[in-house]
Amino acid sequence: MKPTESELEILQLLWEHGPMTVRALNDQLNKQRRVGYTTSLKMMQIMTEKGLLTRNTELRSHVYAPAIQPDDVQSNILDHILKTVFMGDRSKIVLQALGNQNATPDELSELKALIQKMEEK
Amino acid sequence: MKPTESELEILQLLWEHGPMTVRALNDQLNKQRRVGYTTSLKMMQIMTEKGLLTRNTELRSHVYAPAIQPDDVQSNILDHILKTVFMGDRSKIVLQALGNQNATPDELSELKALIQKMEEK
DNA sequence: TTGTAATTACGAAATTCTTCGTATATATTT
DNA sequence: AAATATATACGAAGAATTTCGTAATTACAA
Repeated sequence: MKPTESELEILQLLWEHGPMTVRALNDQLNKQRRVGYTTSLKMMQIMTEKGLLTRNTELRSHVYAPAIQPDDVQSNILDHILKTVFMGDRSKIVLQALGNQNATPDELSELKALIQKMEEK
Repeated sequence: MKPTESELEILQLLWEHGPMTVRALNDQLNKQRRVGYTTSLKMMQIMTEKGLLTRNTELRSHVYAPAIQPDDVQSNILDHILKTVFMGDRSKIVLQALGNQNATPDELSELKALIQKMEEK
């Protein structure tokens, strides 16, 4: 279950805006870059075959919805990046993600709480 | 400057073991999966053209070295998945990275140190 | 009802990435 | 010196991904 780059674009739009027709999704996509209608259609058909999307075919314009949740994809991809880019150094990811400056006090206490919970195990 | 999956494999080995000949790198690579010698050679030549590697051609067996640092690639890739997978939610990455699997005690103390440093600002 | 617009299905071209075979050159061994 | 081993260069096949054109179908409008 490893979405390609383009598949991620589509998943993200569906996660953000909810289930959509090909037409609606293609319109959204074209706010970012130029994509032909049948291109979007084909992608979504392939993704449905792969089990990344489901579709409702009751109406003439099929309505597509994500078949997987953001959390699952996020978790898988982060695991993969951890191995292939960060050499397994988990805290390096955290450091990079926070980037030293733009963490709010709230985020920091949230983090401390999380760490404490993990230490208890 | 966006290394492909295979290019990352090679970069990682060079980061970990330092500059190497094609032969040496191919040996390392084959500890992970079966790859032909000329495949590794071609990859490294392409990567050199792209500016991902440099090579010393003084000896008959050219010695290849990474032309980019782990931090740069890590930063770029994390930025990219921040946008494409995490919808710009930086703290979500942190939570995923930590909450996912069990961090080691060492990682936890490293993190606590990091948080403390950030609180001081 | 006839024509126009919108939709799906499908094949295949185009692109990018990966893998390898073969030719050629250079070293090493016998 | 001849045979053998090892290296690079290079083209191109193979695979995966992305893009789109065309045909067939269904709705909608004149």
